[in-house]
Amino acid sequence: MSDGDCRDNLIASSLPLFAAKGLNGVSVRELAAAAGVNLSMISYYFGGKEGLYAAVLTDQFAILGKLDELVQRETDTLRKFELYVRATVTRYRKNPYLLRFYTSELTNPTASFETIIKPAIKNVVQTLLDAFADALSHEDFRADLDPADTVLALAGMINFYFLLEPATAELVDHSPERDEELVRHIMDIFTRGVLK
Amino acid sequence: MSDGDCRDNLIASSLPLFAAKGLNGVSVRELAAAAGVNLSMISYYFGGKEGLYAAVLTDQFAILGKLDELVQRETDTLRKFELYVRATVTRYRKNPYLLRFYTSELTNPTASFETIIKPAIKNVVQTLLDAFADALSHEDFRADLDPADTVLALAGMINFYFLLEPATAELVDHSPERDEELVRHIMDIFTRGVLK
DNA sequence: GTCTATATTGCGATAGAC
DNA sequence: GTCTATCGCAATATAGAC
Repeated sequence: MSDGDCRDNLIASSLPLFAAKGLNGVSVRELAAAAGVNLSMISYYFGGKEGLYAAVLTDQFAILGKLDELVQRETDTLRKFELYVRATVTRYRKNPYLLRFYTSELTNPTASFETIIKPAIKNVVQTLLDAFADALSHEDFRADLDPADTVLALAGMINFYFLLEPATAELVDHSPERDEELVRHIMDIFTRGVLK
Repeated sequence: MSDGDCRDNLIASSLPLFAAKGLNGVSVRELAAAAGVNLSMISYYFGGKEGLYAAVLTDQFAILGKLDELVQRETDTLRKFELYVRATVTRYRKNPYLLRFYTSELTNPTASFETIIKPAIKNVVQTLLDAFADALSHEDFRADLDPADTVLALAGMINFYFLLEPATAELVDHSPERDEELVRHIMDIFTRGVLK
């Protein structure tokens, strides 16, 4: 195995294992075997299992395009929110393990929560709050809405859809072919509501 | 310690530990110490750590009132959805560990996922789908909405609000005093949307 | 940089006394 | 029903050869 392959192999093949079982659910032996690498390499390159986990997490978040820049560049206020929803769907499709790390860290936080996950989430929420303030100043939205409740509601609609998939796959069609329709429905409810 | 106390103590004091760290994040020694009980009692009463975990989970879900009956008994279609949102808030306030088990199992499923969590989630989603069909037949809702997208959107708004709390506590006021306002805002967006 | 071999610790579980 | 003591194993990590 040539130089550096070891490190990259470990990160790549640890990703699905950490995502599926969590930090404490996998052993270094399992991780090394999946990478086809000697288990001592984990300590050598990452200083231990937690170091590898942090590297996998850092890697996941580095891949992500800057959602906030994308949203901020858009001028039409309502389209900012649509852009957020659409970009979130694209992210989760391109990166099927990302949401698992988010929710796993939210529920059973490790040391990486404060350093990686929490700042990332706060950043997105703040971007949405800014977009909301923007929308209010342009008088696009009703003035009686609470900013936080509103943006968390939108974020919840799209994120929860993906989170529930393992439980509702037999009840609801979660296939990527329906993504465009999903985005349309969510934006429709967000803007106009469900009533006639 | 009198008869039966051991068992109850273990379930009660394991609840926050399992919720915070997950099944693999706690040891039997830690669980026994928290309950003030000998560690051999875990095997004696529950057949092992996983048995105790399953008992804690079963206990959590047994406490819950029947959400589906509550919703089905309501006649006004829109109020069914409001009842769901309100009952969900009440649940999570009364039972601060419940959502953690839901999301932990969705993200890093154990053996309990298929037996306990998945049926519980499917049951709630099905109840909401029935309520949606009801609303359509009464011509309360617009006919161009997708049932699944719509009910998952509503469920996402309220559930995600609680899920994000550990990350957004400094950005958003999550105090119970605002619960009533939160429910009002969510139902407002769900029914009328955000536009003027 | 990668291996083998091993040190060390902590784990879950239980046998057996009371 | 509860305890002590311990078994057997798997965990992470590393020393040292190559």
